[in-house]
Amino acid sequence: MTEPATAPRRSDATKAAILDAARERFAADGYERATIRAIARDANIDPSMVMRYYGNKEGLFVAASSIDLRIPELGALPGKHVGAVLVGHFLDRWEGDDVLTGMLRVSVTNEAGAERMRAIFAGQIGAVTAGVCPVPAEAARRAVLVASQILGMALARYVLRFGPAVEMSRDEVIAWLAPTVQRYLTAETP
Amino acid sequence: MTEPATAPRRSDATKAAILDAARERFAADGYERATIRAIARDANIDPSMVMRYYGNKEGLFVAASSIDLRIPELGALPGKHVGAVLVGHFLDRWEGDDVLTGMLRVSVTNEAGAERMRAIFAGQIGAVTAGVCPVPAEAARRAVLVASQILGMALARYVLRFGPAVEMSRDEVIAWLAPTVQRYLTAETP
DNA sequence: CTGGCATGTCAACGCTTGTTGGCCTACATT
DNA sequence: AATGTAGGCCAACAAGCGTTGACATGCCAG
Repeated sequence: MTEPATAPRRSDATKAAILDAARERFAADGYERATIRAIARDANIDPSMVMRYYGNKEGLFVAASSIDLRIPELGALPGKHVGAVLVGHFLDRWEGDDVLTGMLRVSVTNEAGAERMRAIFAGQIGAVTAGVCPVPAEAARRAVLVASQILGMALARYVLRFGPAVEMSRDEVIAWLAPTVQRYLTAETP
Repeated sequence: MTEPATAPRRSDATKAAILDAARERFAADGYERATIRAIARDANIDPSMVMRYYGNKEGLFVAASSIDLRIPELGALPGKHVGAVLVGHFLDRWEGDDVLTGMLRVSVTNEAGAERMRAIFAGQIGAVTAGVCPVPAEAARRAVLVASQILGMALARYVLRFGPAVEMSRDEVIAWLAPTVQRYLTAETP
């Protein structure tokens, strides 16, 4: 039993193609306008295959949007730079693939998407704030403040595409947002 | 001729009812899920009336989302409090009616909505930054930074409904966000 | 070679959507 | 009172949606 896991099936490539197409469509169009037919067309297969492998549209969305924010270890670095590291990390994460943009687009009109968004951001950012926040009881609130600035910039830069937000360089965004995030994380309660 | 304007028509009430229902539905459901039939049902009229008065769905949306942010006069107050005034004003504006929430929901999946959002926020906040920003050439960029924090909090509080964001009081939100906005407006370029 | 199972296509279903045109009603003007 | 017109409803259309089940094809084990 050297291979206890399920053997690689021939359909794995198809499943992956569907997932890729789904991510792209959800990111570009949001939940309602990303139709199963269009996703299937992109993946060069029949719409019924989507149903076979993912049950229904909601199942496909859930499968296409499994996210790990992969927030880096922060114990190692000086507490003063947590803000900059966090902002930089999120910029990388957002530009790496379409999944986060898709999540944001979908979560605005789809309750399941919103729930997922709440769990991901409150949970994974909350883990950070719990470590650096001077008032542990306020960790959840600090996490939401951080999320509001991160998501707001993502909205302006990747979804609404405000001209100046798109044109700013990575370093400029970090220079402006890092102090904000740093303050939300570590400042005394105002 | 004391009434040069068009005389009040009997259908004005109906038109207004349609617009009210449309605003509510767009705010609650976003563009695609806010159906003309549902809006008509809310307004207690036939769907065809919507077409008669507003042409098509997009026309209805345009009519339902004419917005003036009504940013207050700021020349009168000390420059140091501009941030707090601005944040407080936007909270009021957002909680006063559903129009801004609707705009935000729609603009994420609808290009016309996004264009409208860009024009409104870049334009009307830009007018403020042009007055108080130490580097006039950067006014547009400062405006977008302010918008990113304002919209991010609106997203967390009114759309995604993050628990802690909903529970914060008006004063708490202002206390946290005002310094951020103030810095984006008046700080030297980092 | 033969059977069985995974993979994939095809055609259709029931439903909802935006949108249209015809028809009835009630008011306002003459 | 007669009539033109604005306000409103009804029924229907074509298109698109998610979803389903029957049928063809390929692959691999026996």
